[in-house]
Amino acid sequence: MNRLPIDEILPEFLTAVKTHSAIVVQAPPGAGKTTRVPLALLADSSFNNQKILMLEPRRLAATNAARWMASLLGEEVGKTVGYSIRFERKVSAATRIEVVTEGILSRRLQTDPGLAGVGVVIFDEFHERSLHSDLALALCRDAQQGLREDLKIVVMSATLDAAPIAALLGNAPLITSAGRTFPVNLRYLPREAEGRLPETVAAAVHRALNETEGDILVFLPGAGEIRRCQRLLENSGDGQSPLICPLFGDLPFDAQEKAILPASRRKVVLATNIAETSLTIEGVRVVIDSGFCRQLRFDPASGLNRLVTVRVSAASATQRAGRAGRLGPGICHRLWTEHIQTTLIPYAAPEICTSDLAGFALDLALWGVGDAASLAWLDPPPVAALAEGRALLKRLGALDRQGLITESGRRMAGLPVHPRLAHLLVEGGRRGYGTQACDMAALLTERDIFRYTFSSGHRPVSDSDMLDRVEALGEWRKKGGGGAMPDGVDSTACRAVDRVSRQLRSILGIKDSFLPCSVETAGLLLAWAYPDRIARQREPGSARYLLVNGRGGKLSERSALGDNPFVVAVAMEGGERGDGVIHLASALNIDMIRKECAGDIAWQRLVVWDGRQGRVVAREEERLGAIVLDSRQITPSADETTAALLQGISEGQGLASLNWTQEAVQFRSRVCFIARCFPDEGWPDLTIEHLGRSLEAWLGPYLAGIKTLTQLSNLDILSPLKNMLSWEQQRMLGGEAPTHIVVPSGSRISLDYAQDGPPVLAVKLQEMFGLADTPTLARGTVPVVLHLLSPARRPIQVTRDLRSFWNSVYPEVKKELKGRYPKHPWPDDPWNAAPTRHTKKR
DNA sequence: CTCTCCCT
Repeated sequence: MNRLPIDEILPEFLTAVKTHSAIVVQAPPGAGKTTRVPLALLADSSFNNQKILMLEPRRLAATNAARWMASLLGEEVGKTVGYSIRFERKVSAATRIEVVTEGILSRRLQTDPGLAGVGVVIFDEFHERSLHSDLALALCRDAQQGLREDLKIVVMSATLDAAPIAALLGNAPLITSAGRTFPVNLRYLPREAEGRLPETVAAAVHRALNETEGDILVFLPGAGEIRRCQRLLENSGDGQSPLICPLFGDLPFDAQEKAILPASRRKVVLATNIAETSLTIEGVRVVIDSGFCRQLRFDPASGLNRLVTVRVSAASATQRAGRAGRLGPGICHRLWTEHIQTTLIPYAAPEICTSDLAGFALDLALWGVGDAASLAWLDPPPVAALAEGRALLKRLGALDRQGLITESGRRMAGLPVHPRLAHLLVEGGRRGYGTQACDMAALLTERDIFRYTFSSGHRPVSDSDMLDRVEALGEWRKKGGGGAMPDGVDSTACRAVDRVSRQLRSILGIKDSFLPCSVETAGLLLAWAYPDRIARQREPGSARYLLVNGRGGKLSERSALGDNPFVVAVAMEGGERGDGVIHLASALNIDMIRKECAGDIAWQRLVVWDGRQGRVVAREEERLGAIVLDSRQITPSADETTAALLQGISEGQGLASLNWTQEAVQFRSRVCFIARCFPDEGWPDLTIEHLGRSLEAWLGPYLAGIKTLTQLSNLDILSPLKNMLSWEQQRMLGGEAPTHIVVPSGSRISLDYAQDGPPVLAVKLQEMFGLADTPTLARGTVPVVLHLLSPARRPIQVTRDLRSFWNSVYPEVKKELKGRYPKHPWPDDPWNAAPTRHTKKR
């Protein structure tokens, strides 16, 4: 065997395995860890007759690793070295190394927590941090500490963040190996690119084609950008244009192969993240990295996933650049500046932090763990997502009220699908729709069998109806799984769906032949899986729906499903706010909803204020969650009406919607004034804030018979306000905070009780002749503020000391105004002049 | 410009 960098550290590794229960191996790509580490353990005598399990994140990686190790031993796969992946198992009694994928390991741990006969479990590529590998490591560690102290755990990681893993595993020894790749020359943009991504990328491709040799691999976030970029590159083609190959997961197999295999012409591969780790493309010397990728984020608040386009992590950018250095020295053009590079997050958030945790929660419940905190996590599962997952499991009957797994939950956990689909399968089997349930679950698990055919512009009849897919799958079977399918149906995807459906049938023990699925059956099955996404059309003919869970969803405009008043939204992407996008749905009928959801449907009496109509409305609604199935008018009781009215007032314009006459306004101010003067004398609180809060208490009794805004605006609120005072208080108010004051001229003048501060008496100067003392209120404690006015009611002086006004200010005032108002009296001696509101002539 | 990528 040729020497690999990993060979340097194998002796140290073997020593560590003997003295520690967990070891972390850190080795970059090209070190050879995937084949050498298991073989070294096999050759060591300490694990005689015990099995070595190695976890790989992908099926292809698992089979390749097993084949390569077997060939190094000069054997066939399935002898000493074997593998188990979904649908395929190559092991024998002689097998000592078994390479498995993630789901297999979780399942094996769940059925045999002691991992009988296994000496070592190796987690390869652990830095990818898939939800499954995090869970499997936590369960393994739990098993090791509780049941199997002799079990060894080896975690292998390619990146430099292995130290926290070592700490998690009880300060496990961390052994680092060198790697073997060629240097890659990194080139950044001088300044941040403007304009849209595909344009920027296309320009970079043109530059690279002129300046460098070799095939070019371009990383873009998604299929949309790839298509646009492809169009730009093809349209600008000169005679020598290179081969442009799109590459993304939903592409049919032959198109993917065309992108991967060497070509006779120079090649430009436009790829998503698929080329970052899973697929290796031959002949690449140049990488162009747009710096963005798409991620699915689970939003616990809506219970929906959302696709977001985000900047890649620094680790991901390194991995992408490394793709140019597999043959020899390479070049990587990063379409961002060196400054942006310093702002990239070091590693992408692990799946456990961003995913739907329903299936994860079911696995924990099956393991018998109620509190996730009792297991060891590098990043603990987020509380909100876990709670959302558990709530869904309860709704699906997988957990009981205490959160313990039910019998049905155990059956669901044994099915290799999301808990929603597991429920569909269990319920479907029980009710005699087993084969249709398997097809439906398989269609939803695997890649969509409908393909968008961009070149021909042809589309399937409806792009969002689940039933169309069920029927297309039936057609495909009728043709014996081959033959020409209608444009837009992907035969490869049909085969994958059929395979999963058959596996599910075998697990469930279903032997019936495949049966067609009616629209009713399809709706029924999907309502079991998505009870919270049953939806009602908002208006006839509208593409907008309201879901049982209160969210809004919008079907694509051309979807033929838009004729249905009820649908179940299957694949749905939550919007930031407002309506989400319903990608897949199925029609439902109201009778089926009434029957299947009977337990969740209730008639609800509703007496509420309708702000738009400005009146109390009363009806009874048949509700399923947020959606209304039926409703009818009712006659509300007096109490209900009052309560609705009060709610309408406080939710609407508040006190402003009441009839505030001048008298009522003044009354309220007077009481507030006197309450401020005598805070300890038990005056009621008539501030706006308090009145708003205590509507029911003071206004409630006066609302009998009032149902509309018009009636409300005719209600005199002076009486309710007055009745908040005792008779004694009302009498005292009249004396100490009167509405008016009689001035020397004999006029009764209204007092202005301001919000804070003393009340104001605005009066013509001539009406006050002879008065020395400023009038007072509140048992003589508060002099009013006099606004002395000219005959034309212009303010002349503000004072609270009338005596000194007559003595010192009046002579000046007189001089100034006498000429302007000659018809009015301006006596030299105001003390002895007759007060008057009239001119001199009288 | 619909929808990144894996796995039981």
